[in-house]
Amino acid sequence: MATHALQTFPVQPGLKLSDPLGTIWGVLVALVLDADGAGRWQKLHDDGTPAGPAMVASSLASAVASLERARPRWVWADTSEVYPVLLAAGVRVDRCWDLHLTEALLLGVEGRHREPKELAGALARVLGLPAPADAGPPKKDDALTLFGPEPVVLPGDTDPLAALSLVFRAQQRNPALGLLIAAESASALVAAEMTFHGLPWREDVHNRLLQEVLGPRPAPGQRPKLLQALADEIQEAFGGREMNPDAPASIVKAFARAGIEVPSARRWVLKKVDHPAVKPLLDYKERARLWVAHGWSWLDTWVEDGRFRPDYVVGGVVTGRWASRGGAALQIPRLMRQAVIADDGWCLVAADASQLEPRILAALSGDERLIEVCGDDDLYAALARDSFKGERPRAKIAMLSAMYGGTSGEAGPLLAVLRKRFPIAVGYVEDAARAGEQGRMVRTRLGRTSPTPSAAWQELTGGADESGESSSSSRQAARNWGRFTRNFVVQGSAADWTAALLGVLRTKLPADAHLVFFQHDEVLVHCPRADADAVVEAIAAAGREATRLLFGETSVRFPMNAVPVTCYADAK
DNA sequence: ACTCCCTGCGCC
DNA sequence: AAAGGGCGCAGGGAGT
Repeated sequence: MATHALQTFPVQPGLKLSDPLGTIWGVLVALVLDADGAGRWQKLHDDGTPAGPAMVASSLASAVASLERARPRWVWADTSEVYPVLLAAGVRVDRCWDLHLTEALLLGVEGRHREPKELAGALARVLGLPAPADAGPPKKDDALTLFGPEPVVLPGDTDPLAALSLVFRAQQRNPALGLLIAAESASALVAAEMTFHGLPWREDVHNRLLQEVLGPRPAPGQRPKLLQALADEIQEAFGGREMNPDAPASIVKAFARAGIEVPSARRWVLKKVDHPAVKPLLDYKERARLWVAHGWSWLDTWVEDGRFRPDYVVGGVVTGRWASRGGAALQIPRLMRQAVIADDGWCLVAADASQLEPRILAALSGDERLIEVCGDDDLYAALARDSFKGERPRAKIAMLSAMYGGTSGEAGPLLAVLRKRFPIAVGYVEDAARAGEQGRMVRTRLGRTSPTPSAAWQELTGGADESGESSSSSRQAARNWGRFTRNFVVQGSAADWTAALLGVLRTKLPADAHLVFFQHDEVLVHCPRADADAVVEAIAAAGREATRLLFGETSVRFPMNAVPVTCYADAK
């Protein structure tokens, strides 16, 4: 089958350039940071051409604070490099244009995805900035290949400030991405602010939890007491023969010696096994996980002065979700959320968008029947009443299978029911899957574009053999990519929605309220108790605004649960 | 001693 | 019950 890499999956038209995330146009100020904390700035016209002389700011903070009174859009290379410096100096800004994130989005839409590291290096070189240590080797024609289709030609000695202006101009090449770029850039501001403020984290509570689960902190190289006791019990159950519960291969071997063949040592596999070692083994795994991933050394490394400060990586996931670097910030175990406690006199407003992805699918596809189901706060319950004899678990499996491409178990028949009742919604994700299988790109609501499959994939799926049959590995590769694109449109559009939410929310919060955590579809705001009601209202308003920005006057409901709590574990 | 892959599991 | 999407991280173990 021929592939048409540049043929795109249909996108909804009609997105507007100006938006409450801040007018794209208006006052623009390019800013370059110098090594010693000083900086240089220059006003730009709407089209990116310089609107005044380049200025040197010996005190960056006061210069930026002063210029910020006009609410400009700051144009800079990389928010994650520049903004932390400003925040540390006590300066908050309203809006920005992040050249790095923007270029990644533009290249993606043009079918020219680049590895993040490689792009960082290329941009740094073009902008005359120090390249990150792990950037790839320079390419001679970086400037020419980055900013197509009209290449930017920069003389080798171009001043960084002038380079900002030129690159910004080149980045006006796809006006349809305006809202996405604004939302992505605003997300980068949020991410830096979250790291700056930090997530409140009570070391004493964390230590108490560890004591309960593992016993006292062991000497280095030693197992915690309670884990050792379980390890002994497991070995006893296996007849006393040497085995290591931390090594999956050792577990499989131990069961084999006991006459039980298990394909792996995964929890759900072992759960089904009838053997006295299973219970202590599962217990061991659960506790050991906390020790290894969120134990004392995690606490030593990541929590300081009562705050957990991971780095968030905006756009770190191809779908547009954030990633994180350090401290497994997006995988905080539920148990450990007990350590997330508001400061005295403050509270945490915990908010999540309930069942975001199916609602996104309803709005994307415009399936009237699914939109009606979205009228219920519990979408799966409503779906169950509509199509699955009130059986909520089945309704949920059916919906998840549609969005993830699941086929196993009862997913197939359940999906068939869903397809019959909601042909438009299911058709939407199945079109996306077909596009992926054929090597075409798909897009999210705001235009973020899926990568083109690798050359190896193209090769593998590119043709039939002499008998006209495609190989099973070829079909499998195609199906795998189809599952990816199927999910991409939903997960990615949900990420669009949350990016818009974050961008709007940070402008609506009371001055002392800080966004301190964000995880795919939930946010935590740390604020004085007196501000709690205002924060709840701001979150609700931001949710409505995000919905309007993505989908206009849709009737799809996106309920936000927002509740003030003292402790994160008390939310939900 | 170091890197790299695999396994397994935490989160959405 | 089991296996579909996206991640980060740590330990084990193999390879260098």
